[in-house]
Amino acid sequence: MVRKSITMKDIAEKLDVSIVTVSKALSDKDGVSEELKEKIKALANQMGYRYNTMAKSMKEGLSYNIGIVVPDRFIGKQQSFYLKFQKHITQALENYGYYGLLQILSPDDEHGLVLPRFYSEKRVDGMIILGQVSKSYIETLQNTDIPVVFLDFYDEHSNIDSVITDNFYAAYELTNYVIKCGHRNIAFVGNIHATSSIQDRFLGYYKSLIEHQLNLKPDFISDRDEQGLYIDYELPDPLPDAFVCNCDEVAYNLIQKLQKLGYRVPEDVSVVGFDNDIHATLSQPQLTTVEVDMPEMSRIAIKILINKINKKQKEYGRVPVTAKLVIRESVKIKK
Amino acid sequence: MVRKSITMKDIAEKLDVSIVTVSKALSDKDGVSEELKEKIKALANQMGYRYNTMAKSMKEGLSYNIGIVVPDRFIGKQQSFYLKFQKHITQALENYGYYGLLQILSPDDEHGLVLPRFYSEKRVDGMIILGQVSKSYIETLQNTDIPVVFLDFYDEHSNIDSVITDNFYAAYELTNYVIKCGHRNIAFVGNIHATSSIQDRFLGYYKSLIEHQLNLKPDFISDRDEQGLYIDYELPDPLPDAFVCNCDEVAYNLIQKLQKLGYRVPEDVSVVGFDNDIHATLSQPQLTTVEVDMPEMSRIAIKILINKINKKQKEYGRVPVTAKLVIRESVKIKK
DNA sequence: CTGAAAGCGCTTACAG
DNA sequence: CTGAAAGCGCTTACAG
Repeated sequence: MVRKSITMKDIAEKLDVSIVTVSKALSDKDGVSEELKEKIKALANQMGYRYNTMAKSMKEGLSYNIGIVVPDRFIGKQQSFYLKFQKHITQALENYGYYGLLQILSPDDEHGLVLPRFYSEKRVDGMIILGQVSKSYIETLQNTDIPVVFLDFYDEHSNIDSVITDNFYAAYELTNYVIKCGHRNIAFVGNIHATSSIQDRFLGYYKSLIEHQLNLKPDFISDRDEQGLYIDYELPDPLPDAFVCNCDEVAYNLIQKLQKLGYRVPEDVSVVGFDNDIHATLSQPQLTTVEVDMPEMSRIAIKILINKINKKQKEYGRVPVTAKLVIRESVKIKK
Repeated sequence: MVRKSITMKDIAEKLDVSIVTVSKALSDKDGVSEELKEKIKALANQMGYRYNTMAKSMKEGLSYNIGIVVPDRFIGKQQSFYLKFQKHITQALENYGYYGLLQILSPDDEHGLVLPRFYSEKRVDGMIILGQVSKSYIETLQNTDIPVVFLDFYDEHSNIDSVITDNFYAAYELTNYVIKCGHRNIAFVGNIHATSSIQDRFLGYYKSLIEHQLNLKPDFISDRDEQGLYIDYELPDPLPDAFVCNCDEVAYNLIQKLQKLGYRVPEDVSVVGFDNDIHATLSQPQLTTVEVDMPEMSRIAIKILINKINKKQKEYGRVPVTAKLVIRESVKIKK
């Protein structure tokens, strides 16, 4: 029993018309009478005909696939921020009749500048790169003959198209909210030399302070070393009214630390996070935080990529997307 | 500037040989002299030739893609067990030169028995279904003309090939461990009428009790209603030595509850979970639990699917995979 | 409105 | 060892 699926040819023979006519009818093109068109469609349906996309692809030289590259190191044991992104990318792709192929980029391949297999096999029309990759890998990607869009990552020194969260503005809004609640003495937790996201978040926080004429020294509490490894830190004395943390995990840990010392959150001190990940809801109280707009970022990245594939436009540069403030219970509302 | 990529024809012309010869050389087939073969390969490399998989696919009638179907409802806001599974599936696929296409199955499509788009477009040679789908959707899938393997889901009443975690045996081993630590009075937390996983876990726990002649009544503490929604429950009085929970989240919540009542875990009472998800490491103390062996399950499921695609064997039935005991600090070691 | 011809990039027999 | 011919399932001009 060979799996011989039915083709346009089978339909054509049964109806004694040409394959061309069947093709036209099935793809709703002009040049077939309404009557015949209906008859062909009905028969196709009845025979369980399935369109063979590969034939079309070969004709057009388009695979109708895009590649999604995510470095292995970003897929943690527990959290999987980027896998969730991939879900939204997949859904954004639906509207274009495209599919996404996932490739987990190993450290070896990244270091050895090995391009994804789906590229070498001509399986994709373009690529989305999720998260930070090395400078030389960026270059290797840019030198391929298909379009590339970077998602959630931006490199100042490369001329790449990328869709990123507007960390600066989000931290600004978040801090504005904290100030609106009546807090004045507000600290930032995060090492601004670790990543450019943290840096931008710090600057957004600082902008808010400046605008409200809270002339604090623009200082930060370092929660990790420059490799990103968490380190222990001392709480400022006296304690500020509120802490703006660079991510929810740090906020979660800070709250535990504060509670062990006998402080109540938010009654004695307020804390906000960033990301709206699982730590935000597991924490008690639950965190006021900021959420990356994955669906929107995915939609924009895909739109840009498809446009590039279709030669609509060549350069897009850095596209920031606004994140959403999520208000919960970790900030005390004074007065 | 048209994206005109180079083909075997280009190579053939440059070297003044036939396309057939180039094809043979590039795929390391017999019938070309070593010398010519090397020359062709070198030129292909130099010209940046990329093999066009679509042409091969069309010839063979195989897409070298498989479809991964995961119901939308299983992709939670925070946890994404099945997305992580998909990562391992993708990696297992590497060895076969295959790719995975992800389709999030909407409730509407499941209810309306709409098959995934990649099936209608003949883009996949087989499908992996992740997690439970409705009885009638199973049937619809089984009636397609491509092989299907179910992963992490089994239906007693359908004749399906599926790869599942051996919940029964895992819970048995976990309970054995608790008993080995010196505990005698052990309770089970979980509604055995909610899912068949919970039921199997309960039975594994019960088998361990029986074998150790701990003639407790085989009772359970119901943590959720039969729709799976968590409900509040009363702790048994007197408190048992240990609780075997049906999942880490329930264990996490139980520990918080116990600690609020002034009990210390594990000094006063021991608690074990199941899944080794984020709750296991966030909990204090961290949970002794059981971890689903995703890489192994993925490898087996893919192997079965590829075999079915290649007509090696038709039926595999229910394939249980052993889970791994993860020992941490939530069980007190008596004596 | 209908269809014969050519082609997308390869591979598989088969012949020399 | 080398290659001409046919075919995978479709679509795109083009001709009638």
